[in-house]
Amino acid sequence: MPELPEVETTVRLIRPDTEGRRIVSAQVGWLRTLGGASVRSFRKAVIGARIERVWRRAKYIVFDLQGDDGPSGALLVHLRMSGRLVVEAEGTSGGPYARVSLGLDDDRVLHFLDVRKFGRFVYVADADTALAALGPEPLGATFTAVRFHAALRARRGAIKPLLLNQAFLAGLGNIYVDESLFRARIHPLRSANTLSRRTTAALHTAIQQVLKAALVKEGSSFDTFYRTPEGQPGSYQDQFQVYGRQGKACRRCEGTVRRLVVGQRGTHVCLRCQRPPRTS
DNA sequence: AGCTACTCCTGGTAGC
DNA sequence: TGCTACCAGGAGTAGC
Repeated sequence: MPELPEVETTVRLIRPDTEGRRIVSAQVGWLRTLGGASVRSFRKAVIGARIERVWRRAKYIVFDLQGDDGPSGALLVHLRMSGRLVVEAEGTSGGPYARVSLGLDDDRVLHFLDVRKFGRFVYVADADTALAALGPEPLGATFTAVRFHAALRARRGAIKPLLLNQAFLAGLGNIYVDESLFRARIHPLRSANTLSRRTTAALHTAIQQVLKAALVKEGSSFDTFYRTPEGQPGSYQDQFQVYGRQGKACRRCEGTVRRLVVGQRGTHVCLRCQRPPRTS
């Protein structure tokens, strides 16, 4: 499932092929991918625009667009479960899962491939406004252990769903939350406001270490979905401590990794390393 | 307001 | 073997 490391990897690899290119055509294979816009309005907004810059915010890939008369909005791409961006030679269809295809002025095509159709490829007039509700970047300068602790103290719900809340902290998904909580030895059902300053600091460190390590490995690929734009799988799945390892031995103690459901999400823990809270 | 449950989708897989 | 039923899950939304 593309999370921050997978999205960042996608941006880094897609950037050289798309930055500076002009969009010359647009095909839409699945209407809902546009997030409510009509094909007509989408085409009007993007055809003729130049891709000025490609960057990432949370799990969004942002293509800043430049018209002939100055800035003219942005494309926000969210890979969700199974989305991929690839650049191929002109004339390639992208296959049956191509939901949006943009022709570029170098005779290549940017395809948005998405088996499960959860992904979004949306034009917005202003990227900053569209992304304003997102929480801090976990690898950004504003995300400090002190601020993290203050924010957690105001929340009474379980820590795991909170870490998945993109308005609270932007970029984590199910995999890296489970891995981070294991590293910090925190049970996913612990109430956020019960974490001590020390434990919060451990979680802050764990989140950053897990994300940085996954970035080095170009993300995680454990099913048929995530591939880099070059078609390569990531390799961080080899370093998973708990995710998908239910029934297997904990890599730190003599315990066994268990699978729970927390907030409708598959959740992986070692109950010896991550002691359950007394209540619930 | 915060929190939970439900929805969107389809390929893969477990079970019969 | 071939069929059906169920599962995974990010984020938007509805409801309490």
